Amino acid sequence: VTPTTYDPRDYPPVAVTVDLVVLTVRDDALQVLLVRRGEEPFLGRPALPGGFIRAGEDLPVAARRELTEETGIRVRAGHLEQLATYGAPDRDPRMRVVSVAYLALAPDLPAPEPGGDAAAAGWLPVGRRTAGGLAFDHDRILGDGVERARAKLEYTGLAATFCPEEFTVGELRRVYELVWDVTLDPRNFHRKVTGTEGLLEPTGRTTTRGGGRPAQLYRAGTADPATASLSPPLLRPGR
Amino acid sequence: VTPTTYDPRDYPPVAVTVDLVVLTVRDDALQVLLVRRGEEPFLGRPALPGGFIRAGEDLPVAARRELTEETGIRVRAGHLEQLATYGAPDRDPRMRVVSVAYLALAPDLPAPEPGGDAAAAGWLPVGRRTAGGLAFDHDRILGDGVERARAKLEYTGLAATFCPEEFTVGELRRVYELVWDVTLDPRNFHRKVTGTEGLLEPTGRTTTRGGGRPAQLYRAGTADPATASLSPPLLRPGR
DNA sequence: TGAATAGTGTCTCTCAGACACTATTAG
DNA sequence: CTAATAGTGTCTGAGAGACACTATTCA
Repeated sequence: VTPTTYDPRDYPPVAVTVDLVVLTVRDDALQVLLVRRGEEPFLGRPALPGGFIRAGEDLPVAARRELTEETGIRVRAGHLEQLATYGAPDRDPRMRVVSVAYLALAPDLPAPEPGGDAAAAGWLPVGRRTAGGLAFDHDRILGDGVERARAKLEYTGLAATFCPEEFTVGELRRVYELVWDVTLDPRNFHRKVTGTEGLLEPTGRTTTRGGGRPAQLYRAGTADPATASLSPPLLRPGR
Repeated sequence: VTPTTYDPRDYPPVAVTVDLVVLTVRDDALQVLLVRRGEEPFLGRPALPGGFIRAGEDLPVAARRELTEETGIRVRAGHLEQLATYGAPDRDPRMRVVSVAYLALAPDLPAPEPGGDAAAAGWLPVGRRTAGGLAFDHDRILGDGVERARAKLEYTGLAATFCPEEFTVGELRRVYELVWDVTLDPRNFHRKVTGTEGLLEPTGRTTTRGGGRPAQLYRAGTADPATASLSPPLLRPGR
């Protein structure tokens, strides 16, 4: 046993943070949850929610805690997965900070409640990003998160995590169209998703919200939406 | 500016390491590069190569350095990508260690030269893992790395990074068969890979290594093998 | 010569994309 | 009625899987 090998003073001081890319579909647009920084550096600039991990705290636990502290939001029904880790030596101007980014997908949620280090919190459509950009390297993290979400819709049932508990095929299609920024043929989409085993579970009920002929209501299927459940995948047009 | 916010003493001591899952195809098997630990904890146990990052050192740079220090191997022609980050509070018995894992794919390389913290280094077929298992949570990291590699062969040209600079279609097919542990129809495989634009670049030369009729030699295509280049993907049978 | 691998052609079945058509609601 | 959305059927073309067949080498 050579404890000195592990003496933290032998190694350069490093802080570990978690940052979150929280995506939802709101007001017919893909939106991301941002906070306004209440501290230096980048005081007043928009940023992804996040913060330092605590002693003995696992990474996904820290991610959920920071999200709730800074925005009041909990990803109960949603989906949380690790995105990537960003550790460029100069990404934070004060000290070495390695940030583990998480991606969360959630249905439309109540308005966020700013708290902690956040001066404000709110949703911003992903397509309409502010000119100044986000603090730190959060523009890149957000871009990676959006691309991951787009890719995952192709071969998983994760699109349903953007929908309320019960939803119609048309609502699910709208999610795909907004996230991918395409238009999909309603008939072919209907045939594909209703024909995929384990993806959707009919409730027997119908709804006429959205107008027109009553639509069947579905729940997300039993298959784990995080792992592959669309095989062959539902491909984005024009790629 | 509030520098005290960033005083490292305000935050629990955390060390950041990089660990590597280095995969190659050797002796007709998918093999992983392992070291034998020369220090506590897990003294004498096999482990993935890796170690602490240095001040001012970017994460992929640290990964390459640790690989070279512990095994003498450089992933020149190969491929290096971030895999995931492992930060469970008790994953290292001495202190909080957050490890950023990298996945490297490389053609058959010279025998490793142990160095640094490694008492020994060598290749082990992935299918024939030791009963005791690897140090720390490296079994799980290795499993995640192998699964990532398997998935990436489906929709990228990364299989070619396991091959020498010039290779035949049969050699490329053998890579798929070994990584996926399946058998593929040689004729259909040939049609698929030679018919995919930008995947393979003919050299004009032929070879008779492997016996039989001379085979065309190819180089990896111009398309970035890390991003999608097989569309539609080459699917693993029976999934 | 036979065994081995390389490479081409052909058939069938599945499925994505395009789109005609019917069904059921609101206004 | 019209407008809107839901849902079904039908055709076509691309491509995967199965496999017959030819080509070219080594032993």
